[in-house]
Amino acid sequence: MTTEKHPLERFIWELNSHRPLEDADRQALLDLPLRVRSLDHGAYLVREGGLPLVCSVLVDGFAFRQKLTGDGSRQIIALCIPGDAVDLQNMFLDVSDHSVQMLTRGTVVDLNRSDLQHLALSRPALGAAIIRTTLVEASIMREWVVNVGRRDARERIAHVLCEFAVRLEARGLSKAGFELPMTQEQLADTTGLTPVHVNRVLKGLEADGLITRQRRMIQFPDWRALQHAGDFSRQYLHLPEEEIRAAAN
Amino acid sequence: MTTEKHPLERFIWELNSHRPLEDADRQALLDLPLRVRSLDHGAYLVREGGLPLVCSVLVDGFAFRQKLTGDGSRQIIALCIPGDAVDLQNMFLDVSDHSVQMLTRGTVVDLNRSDLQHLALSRPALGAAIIRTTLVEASIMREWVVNVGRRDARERIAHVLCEFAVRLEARGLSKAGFELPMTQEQLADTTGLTPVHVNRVLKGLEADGLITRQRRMIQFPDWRALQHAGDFSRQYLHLPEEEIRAAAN
DNA sequence: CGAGCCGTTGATAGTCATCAAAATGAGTGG
DNA sequence: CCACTCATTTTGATGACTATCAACGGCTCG
Repeated sequence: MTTEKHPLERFIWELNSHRPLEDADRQALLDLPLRVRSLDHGAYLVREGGLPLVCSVLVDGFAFRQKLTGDGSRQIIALCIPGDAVDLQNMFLDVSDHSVQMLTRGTVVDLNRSDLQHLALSRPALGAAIIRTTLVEASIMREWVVNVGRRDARERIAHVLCEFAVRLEARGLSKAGFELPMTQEQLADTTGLTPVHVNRVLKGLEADGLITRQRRMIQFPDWRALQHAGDFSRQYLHLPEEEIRAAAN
Repeated sequence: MTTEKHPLERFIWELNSHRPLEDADRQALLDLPLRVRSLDHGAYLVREGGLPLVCSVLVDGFAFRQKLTGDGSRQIIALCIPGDAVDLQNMFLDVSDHSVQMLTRGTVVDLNRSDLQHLALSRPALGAAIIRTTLVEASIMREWVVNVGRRDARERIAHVLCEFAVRLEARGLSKAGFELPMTQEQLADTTGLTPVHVNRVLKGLEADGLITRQRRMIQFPDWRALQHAGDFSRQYLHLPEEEIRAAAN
């Protein structure tokens, strides 16, 4: 009855949207021992090469997955928004193949890795919901391969903006615009570009009336055109129907 | 007892390497109704936007995952080798977000999607093995994001060659070299380059003694140097220890 | 009010794309 | 068995997109 303000609320809501859960499933999750942590910008949630013992769920704030190349450059591989579980990707593997770091200040809930593993394998609905969640994440990564592999700078950036906007909206976290929680350098690392070029492309998008900016607040005066500029289609996000309706512009 | 030549043998062996299966798990898989198909080069195994009803396992030959952009260019997102299940990525989602196409002639086994789903959710060891398999695929996609996002042409191509070689070797499918089952145009689509540039880079690698080529047969006279040139480390492949030993050069 | 990060701008260079066309090899049919 | 066709590989010339280098301006914060 008090699930309204439970820190896992958004995460459970998300799981439920992928696969309807029974009350018993929900309760099993809510009964798990958990720890709430406040984290600063830059804090590591997962370290590449590490053996994850907890599975963190993002409650507030944003995070990103990243890998480094041999010569030290960085590629951001995914963005995590409130309600995302940050460790599903590593939960069943023994050693983490990438790092996860906070993009902003925020709070996370740590669950026991083995607890969650056990629930996923013993409760079919929960297992299915978790699998679907990880598969959607994988789908997003596929789209990112396309994004950095086959789109030019303008398309890449527009695409990332569209994706972020739609995902936020599907979770009820934004309306027509949002505060982009990253620096242009980080945006460069998600698009495989340099910060300088990101800056120029953003200015171009602004000059063409596809976005407006004031500090890091971004708005989309012409959402259709931006989607087109980013070759964006929400299909790969596998959003449930209701959310598509609700989020539709 | 006759599992020696069962078409699923390699797939089951692969699952088992991710998570030890009991005989009952193995038998449950072997008891599934299945259909064996021979496919030509170019045949579709999955179509983007389609609703997959079967889950195909590659027995012989090679396949690839791809997506198209709005302007018609193609990005190859993953390579499938014998023993890979081609539809695990879509098995729990309702609509496929990418296509899978045969790279060479080959044969596949079709399993019933719902049969496999049911097994995955009802047999914990099997479920865990399948989850781990999909997570390793996701890990490879993350590395590909890095590859096309942050490495130059030479590194990208060397990296793809290394990955392919190691994966083949881990399945006992190659020794020191192998027949690259794709055209330079397809290699371009996996690395986000143009065929012309791929050709030049391959010649460069050959001139530097990192590879030798005769038709599509590729060999690695200096494996260490090639790994270095491709910024390659097998860690992200999550190969089991035994296989690392067996495959170690 | 200084320090530092971030964003912005300009000039130049390089990697890779594009366009075009020839060479090579495989498969086909006469 | 050879001519023919088509896909693929190879080569050359040119140009575009993006990186790199450098420096300055604006905010935020201690």
